[in-house]
Amino acid sequence: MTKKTYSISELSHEFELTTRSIRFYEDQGLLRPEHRGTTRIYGNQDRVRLKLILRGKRLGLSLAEIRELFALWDQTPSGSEKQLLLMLATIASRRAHLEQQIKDIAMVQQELDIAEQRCTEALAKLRQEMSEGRVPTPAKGSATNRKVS
Amino acid sequence: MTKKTYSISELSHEFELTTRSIRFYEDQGLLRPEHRGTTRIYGNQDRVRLKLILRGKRLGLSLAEIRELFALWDQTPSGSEKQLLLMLATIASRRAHLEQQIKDIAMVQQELDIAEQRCTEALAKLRQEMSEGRVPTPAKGSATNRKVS
DNA sequence: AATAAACTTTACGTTTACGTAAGAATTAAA
DNA sequence: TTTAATTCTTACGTAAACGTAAAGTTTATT
Repeated sequence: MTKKTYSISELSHEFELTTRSIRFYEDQGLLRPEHRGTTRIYGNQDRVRLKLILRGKRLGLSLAEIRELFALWDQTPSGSEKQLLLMLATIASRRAHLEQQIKDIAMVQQELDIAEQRCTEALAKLRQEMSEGRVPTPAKGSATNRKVS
Repeated sequence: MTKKTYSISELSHEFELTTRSIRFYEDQGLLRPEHRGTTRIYGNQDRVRLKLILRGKRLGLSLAEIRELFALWDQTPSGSEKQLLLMLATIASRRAHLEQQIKDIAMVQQELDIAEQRCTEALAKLRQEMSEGRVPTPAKGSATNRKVS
């Protein structure tokens, strides 16, 4: 069984963010810890939420967008037909967004591949020249490295 | 052959952002259009850059981070061995970041799957009840939909 | 009992990424 | 040539997401 409750500093250490941020998320309606007396007590529910918040942020979502996702998630599907259809549309839209991100990532990865290759080759060349006792030759004008007229 | 030059408004229409943003990116050193007389002239190079900027933003990168990626990309690998190794490390780090994002996306997609399923089921149930002339039953307390004490 | 450690609220400050005029200059059209 | 459209610079404004004190409680420790 996982731990039942957490203090704010425990969470801040575990997830490496400030207590300020955690309280701010509560301000924004993303967390609802129990307020026992003067201090906050976070349950597993809250911990999971926090994890989801951070995941959302890594994907570039704003806190407002994350809040919407939570609302989406929280709604036990008990609404009207119109509500449910709207929700399905929202989900589809989110999905499209994620798919765009996947494409973007793939492209950036390609670029990194190329950059890494160029870099590795240059390194190899450099080392070979060194071993031959030559003076390293500066590479000449690549397409993106021209003098700014 | 693609068009050779673009005005700022052409680009702003094509990519659906304001001219303000485009000039701002220049301010931040992300674009370097030609300044002919009083107006800016953007080449294909600039267009590609702009596309990369937007891709980076979709992945949640800040303009500063995008600028670093450009610097990374622009450096013809002609540096010292130390420089090159540092660059490879940076590339590796970027790669790790992207892989984390892929994982994040996969998890969110799973959640969307579940949400969509719940939603679709609820919709089906609703319609069946309607066809039977019954009054729709409100769903009872899910784990995330409890009354806030 | 006094001090430290962790927690609280309140509130002003800061960075990023633009928005939004305002006013001047240039170019195109009527 | 007057008008209209596009572009420019300058500059103040703003929303988001916290940072950073300040000053006061509560709990734990010596």
